[in-house]
Amino acid sequence: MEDRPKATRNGRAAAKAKQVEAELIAVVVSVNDGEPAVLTIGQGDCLPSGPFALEHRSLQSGLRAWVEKQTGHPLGYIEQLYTFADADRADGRQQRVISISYLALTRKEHATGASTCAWRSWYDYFPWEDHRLGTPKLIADVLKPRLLAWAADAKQTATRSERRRRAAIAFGLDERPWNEELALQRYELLYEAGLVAEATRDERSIASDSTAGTTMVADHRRILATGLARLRSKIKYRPVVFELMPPVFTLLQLQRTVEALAGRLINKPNFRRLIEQQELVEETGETSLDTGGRPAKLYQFRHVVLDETAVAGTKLPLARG
Amino acid sequence: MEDRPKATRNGRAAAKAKQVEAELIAVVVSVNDGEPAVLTIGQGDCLPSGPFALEHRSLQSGLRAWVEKQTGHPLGYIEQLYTFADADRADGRQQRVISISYLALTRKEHATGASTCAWRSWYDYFPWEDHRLGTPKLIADVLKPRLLAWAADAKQTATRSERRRRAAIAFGLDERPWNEELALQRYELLYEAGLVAEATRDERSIASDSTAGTTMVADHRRILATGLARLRSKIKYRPVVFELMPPVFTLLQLQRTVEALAGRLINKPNFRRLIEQQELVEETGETSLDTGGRPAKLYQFRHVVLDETAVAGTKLPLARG
DNA sequence: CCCCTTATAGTCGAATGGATTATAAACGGG
DNA sequence: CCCGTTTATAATCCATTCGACTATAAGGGG
Repeated sequence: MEDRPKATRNGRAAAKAKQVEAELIAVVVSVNDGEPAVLTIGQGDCLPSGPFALEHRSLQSGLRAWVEKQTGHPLGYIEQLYTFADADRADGRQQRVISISYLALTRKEHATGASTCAWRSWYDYFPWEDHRLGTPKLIADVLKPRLLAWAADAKQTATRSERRRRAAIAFGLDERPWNEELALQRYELLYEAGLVAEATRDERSIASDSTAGTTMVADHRRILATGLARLRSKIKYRPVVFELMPPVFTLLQLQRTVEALAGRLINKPNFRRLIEQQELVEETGETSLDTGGRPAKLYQFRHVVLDETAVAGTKLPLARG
Repeated sequence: MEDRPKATRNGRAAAKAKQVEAELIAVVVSVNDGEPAVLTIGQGDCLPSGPFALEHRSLQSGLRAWVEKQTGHPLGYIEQLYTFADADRADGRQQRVISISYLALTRKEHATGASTCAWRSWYDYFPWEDHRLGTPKLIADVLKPRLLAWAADAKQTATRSERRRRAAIAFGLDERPWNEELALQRYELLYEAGLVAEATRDERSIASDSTAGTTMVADHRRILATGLARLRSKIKYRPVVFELMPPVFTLLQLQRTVEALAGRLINKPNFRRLIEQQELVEETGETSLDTGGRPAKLYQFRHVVLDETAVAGTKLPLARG
């Protein structure tokens, strides 16, 4: 290890020996007819990704290049999710791989090209996350008993109650409220408990029959869970939903999209009030007739508000405004 | 570029040619007597950092190792901030450096050792961010006129009004409210406008006399601004302040710490009500006599609430609870 | 004992947010 | 053409929150 700050400051000291590989990986999201989808390649078990190379001007442009090359899909809005490192155990000599993950919001419009890519529903991978039609039976029938068994499996009493409490908070057991933002914690809990195939695969464990949801390669499903959690949290304080909407839409379509992301149903009048008082949209003057009932007004997003970052309201009890 | 998903999926195809260097860099924060401080090395112009190497078990442990080695300070709470890449123009052949930045919250307790490290006030680097004693004169006297001049400098009319609007939102000009969370946008705006020395240094520009705040090497001040913004946002919905507090404290000390971070004064009765109704603290039974007036009750953080992640209240108008 | 300082408790009204009800406008079948 | 069905849109009620302010308590010092 280098000891002197001067030498380590720009890290050129022993650069050659400390090289790593950087991989860019994308969670590309769209919502179609109230169903949230993620862009996958391979057999639907893989997120678009590729190494960060010299020809990329930036991390973002590298990511865009890889996704467009692998799926034919150009990206609009993207934001960084998380960076993590894993010791790569694949080849003989040790090699570090750093994965820089991004969340992208888009619409399923462009032809997916001839590639091996496909839009898959989020809830194929996380069937316990969709509460729009009530709490999935999977939770009470499979996950809850297995989580409790996993908790009971712990050696120490403290660990047992700790595990039970974590499971109860994450999955809303024991009359606790369901919190849709805890998607990542839930996946990690299921991983720890060996209830997703990735865990049993990584550990070469046994219970590969009792796993929930479609598996993905490496830690791609964990990255997907990270994107899901981030998006569910972000729609509450930033107008990012509109990245997923067509240029013109009805308020019910907007509501269905938010519901698809949150995995929960929303109170209709209150949702409309919320949207209107924030002045996020404006009427186009047109109406949509294919609603089945009274025609709905069509709206479009007011792009002006994107700049008014001041929407982030304070939560501190400040003194004299 | 690699074309086939199969080959690019784990990126081993041409790994040797795509190696980069990964650097870990830390924004270590503490608050002492109402003054927020950041741990620096060198001449106070450098954040602790070092390359991510094979002996590090994870990114986090690598960061802890570097900070402890360079400053003698062990870290408690840390969270990832952002990852960015810059083409390194320092040496002849092109080489990519990826910087993975972290935010660490701690207390200034441990001896700083014999190292060249020092605690410096945040507001040395961002003098326009401290609004506890009112809006700093710097803004009206220096920044506002120079920002307006920069806006007027633009060729196109649209760009001019765009720049004026950005400046007004970021700095609360024209009767707009001050938003302490926009610390990063403000720094980036000043950089664009050439009002921080880093910009004129990078561009070899001229106006190096009219710069604001203490400079740091490379993009360290930008990283510091990222940490400041993240922390100012996070204290509003997660009980992270307590990482900066001693085990036992009065409610006014707690308030002063939050005020130091936010750079704004807080309404005292309402702050107390907020803390109490969230049940974040409990009385120790002791009182502090060195308040100057009536003795204050001493409190301690209720560590239980750390697990109750459910504090993240919903903002969506959900249907039938 | 008065006065200064700080701590702590309580109040009042505006605004917010959840739940519910009422009215409007299309369609289709008798 | 009426009428029930469906969905859109508007309005209301009420509990809770939140900002601003006032009042009381308890120490120290002259």
